[in-house]
Amino acid sequence: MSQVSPDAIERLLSRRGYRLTLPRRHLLEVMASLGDHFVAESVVTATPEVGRATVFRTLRLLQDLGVVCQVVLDDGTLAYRLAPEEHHHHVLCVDCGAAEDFSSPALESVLREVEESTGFTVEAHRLELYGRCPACRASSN
Amino acid sequence: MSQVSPDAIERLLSRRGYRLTLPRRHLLEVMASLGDHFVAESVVTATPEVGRATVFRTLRLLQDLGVVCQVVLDDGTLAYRLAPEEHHHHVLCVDCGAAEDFSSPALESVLREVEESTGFTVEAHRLELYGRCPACRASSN
DNA sequence: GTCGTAACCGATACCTAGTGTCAGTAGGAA
DNA sequence: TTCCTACTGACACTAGGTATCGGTTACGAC
Repeated sequence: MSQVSPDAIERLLSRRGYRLTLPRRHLLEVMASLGDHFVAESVVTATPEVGRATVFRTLRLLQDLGVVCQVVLDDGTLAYRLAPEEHHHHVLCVDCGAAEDFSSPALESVLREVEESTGFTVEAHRLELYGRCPACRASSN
Repeated sequence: MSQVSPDAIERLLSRRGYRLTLPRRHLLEVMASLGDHFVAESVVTATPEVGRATVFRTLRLLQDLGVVCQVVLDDGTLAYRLAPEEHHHHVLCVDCGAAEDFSSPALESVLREVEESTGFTVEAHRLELYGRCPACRASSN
């Protein structure tokens, strides 16, 4: 479940009939270089040659394609992440900002439990975990 | 786990040393009348006699006191909810907007599972479920 | 009852994050 | 090479929230 490479995304774009433009290439490179997760604003400032609207348009396109996903940080701000297509969640380190993906079969039983107790049918969900990564925990001891 | 009454919140405010001002009373009344959950903007427009800044200040105060909690809607917009102090999550109906609180012991085992597989220690989390309430499911059949 | 004061207020300007519009540009199929 | 249209940047705008600041008011003390 590692990060998708810019190359692979470029191939995906053209396979789906989208144009491979210079701004898009720049954005993909920058996103890959910005680390685990990044906020839209840092992409905007990192690519002064690409217009603000294009950054947000491209982010949305990549989300629709499933190669970028939203990450809600612990303070509520929205970030993005190059990520695998399959459904997954994030654990975020509150110290260094490291992110890791996970998927949890056990979550399914939580959903069934809630469906039974509330009578709702659950069709979608959001789950974000916040904590400390092994490295930060080690360095704080 | 039902909604906290404006009266009870007023008592809590003065018990904690906060003043019981007219704007705060108005806001509490309006929030209680706005139903399951409400966005900040609808509180602002419902209380034209209270300043915009005061609405947001009061919302934050009530969050700090634990009587109002944030709700992330399925489209990502932020709403609020008068809610019990203890830790809980929400199931939201995507049709009518109904909300219900729940707490899930089974979620704990998901967290332990993730801690083991990633090496992170999980200290906090967000979980929101989206689906259909019994009433909406019945009426769509 | 009234006084003093700090908590609180509204008005307003500002900020952050994102969207809509539109004329011009360029990717890439033919 | 040409042509079409998907895509672009510039820019104005919106939504949702915050900072500032001079004026007001809740409320404990007297």
